[in-house]
Amino acid sequence: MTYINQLKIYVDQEVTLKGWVYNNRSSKALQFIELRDGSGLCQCIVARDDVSDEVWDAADSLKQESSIEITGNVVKDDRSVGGYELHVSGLTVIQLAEDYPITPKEHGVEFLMENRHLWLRSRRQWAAMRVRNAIVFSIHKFFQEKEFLQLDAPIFTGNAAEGTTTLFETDYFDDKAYLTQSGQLYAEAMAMAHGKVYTFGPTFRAEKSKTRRHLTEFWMIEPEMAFYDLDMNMDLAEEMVKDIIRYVLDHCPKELEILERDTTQLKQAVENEFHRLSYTEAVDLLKSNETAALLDQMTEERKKEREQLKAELEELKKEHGSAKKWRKAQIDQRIQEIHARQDQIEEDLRNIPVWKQSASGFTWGNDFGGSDETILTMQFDAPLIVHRYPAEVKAFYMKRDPDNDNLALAMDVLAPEGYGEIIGGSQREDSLEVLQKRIADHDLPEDVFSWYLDLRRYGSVPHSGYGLGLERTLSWICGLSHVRETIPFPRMLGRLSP
RNA sequence: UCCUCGGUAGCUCAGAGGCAGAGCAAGCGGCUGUUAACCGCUGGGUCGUAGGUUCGAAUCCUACCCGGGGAGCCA
Repeated sequence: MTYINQLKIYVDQEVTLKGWVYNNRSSKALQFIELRDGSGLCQCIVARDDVSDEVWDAADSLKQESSIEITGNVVKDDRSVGGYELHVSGLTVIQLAEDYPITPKEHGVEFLMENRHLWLRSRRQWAAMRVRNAIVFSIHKFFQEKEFLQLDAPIFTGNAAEGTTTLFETDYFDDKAYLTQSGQLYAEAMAMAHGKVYTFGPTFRAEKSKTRRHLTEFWMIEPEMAFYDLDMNMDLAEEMVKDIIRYVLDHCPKELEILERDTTQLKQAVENEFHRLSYTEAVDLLKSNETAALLDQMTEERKKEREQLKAELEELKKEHGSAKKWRKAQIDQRIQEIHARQDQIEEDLRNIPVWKQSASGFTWGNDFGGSDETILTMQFDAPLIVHRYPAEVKAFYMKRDPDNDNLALAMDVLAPEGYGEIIGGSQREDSLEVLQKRIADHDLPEDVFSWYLDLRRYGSVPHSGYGLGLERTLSWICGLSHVRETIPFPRMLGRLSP
């Protein structure tokens, strides 16, 4: 048995492939079967004159996604999908598929999500999952080569006390348990045992967020390092993100091509320094005239595009009446694209004034909204690191800036192109007394944190860490418009199956 | 929870008070080294649900259900 991505070493040899019919086209003397086997796509040609009646009839009976075993000669041919094709001599049907719901045409999101278990077989989804795998591997590689230990934090936790986020509650032998929202506190304990550790696991947030950036169940990577201060933390985060991107660019060029990802921004992210702004500098930038001008310019561009689309639409409608059938189909598709883009433009035009007001009227001390992050990152060609946030908006365990007690030694890494926050981290408070006071100030139950406070009682050291959102990172790297396409079976508001 | 857009054939959509439509998919036939192939024919409908306005409702009104996008919150 041979895999499609190995075909290049079998040119002019006979091989047997096992896989599924991705698409097929038939004619009187020739049949074209596009086969997928998980490793790639290969066009198989069945010629009437070359095969027995049994093989011809078997090929003729095939439907989309039928499983088959197929034998033939490997021929290099640039006309074919993967550059190689199979001239078939034998074919066995393993199972003849029923009518496959996902046709090679376009489908809506709802339908595709209902059929996620099948949608995963489609080319773009296949490519995205392969990039996911590459990212996961590159992260392990990065940390393992730096002698971090990968250790897991528990998924059940006994308290919902850490912060403001809503957690999933579950029954734990008549006790309440919550699904973890972060492994960080446990990672700190493990870092005190091993120096440098990282967790890699699922986290759960019961927030009722319905946006392209949110899942209720997502995967987070949380390194935690003893003796690291905030700057070392930011350096590590930048090095890691660059390493991930470099790995994907090196190992997944085909996948990125299938995803039609423009890699310019990714290459820039690897080559350039990540911009670092303090929160205060970021606020100044948000309120600046340059930002206001940028948004005005954006409004003008959208309006101009709206006019252009309107004109194009009228032209198309005129042409439609006398167009030939194939051209009509083309026009219909373009009209749908225009409608979708028009909706987006209208939404942007509604939003930009709100964004502008949010930016220009931003008050020091608030946390950034989604639009503020987008506006900030729009002005740079590499990821942006914002550090030293107002302590008020950040978690109790973050260390205060020794130079300004109102600031927390926190940092966020914001991806460009509107993909938002992919990393959030901080230097942790290492003083027992300060931490006890914070817990009291936040009205948190101290007994729940007694084990955590022990870490400050027995050899407390400066330490830092951060959390990387796997799906958001993947979403950015692949240029996907929604995180639901970055995980095999997304869990989000109103979506628990398949 | 709020704002906003939507729900019409298996799928993607058009129809916006007056006969329920197209493309794809499915079935049959033809044709071609085809690339989401193409051409012809055939079958396919509780217009999200309930109520209302009207001579007449997919179309207008009300409520509800479901979905998309966004706010808040966050990775």
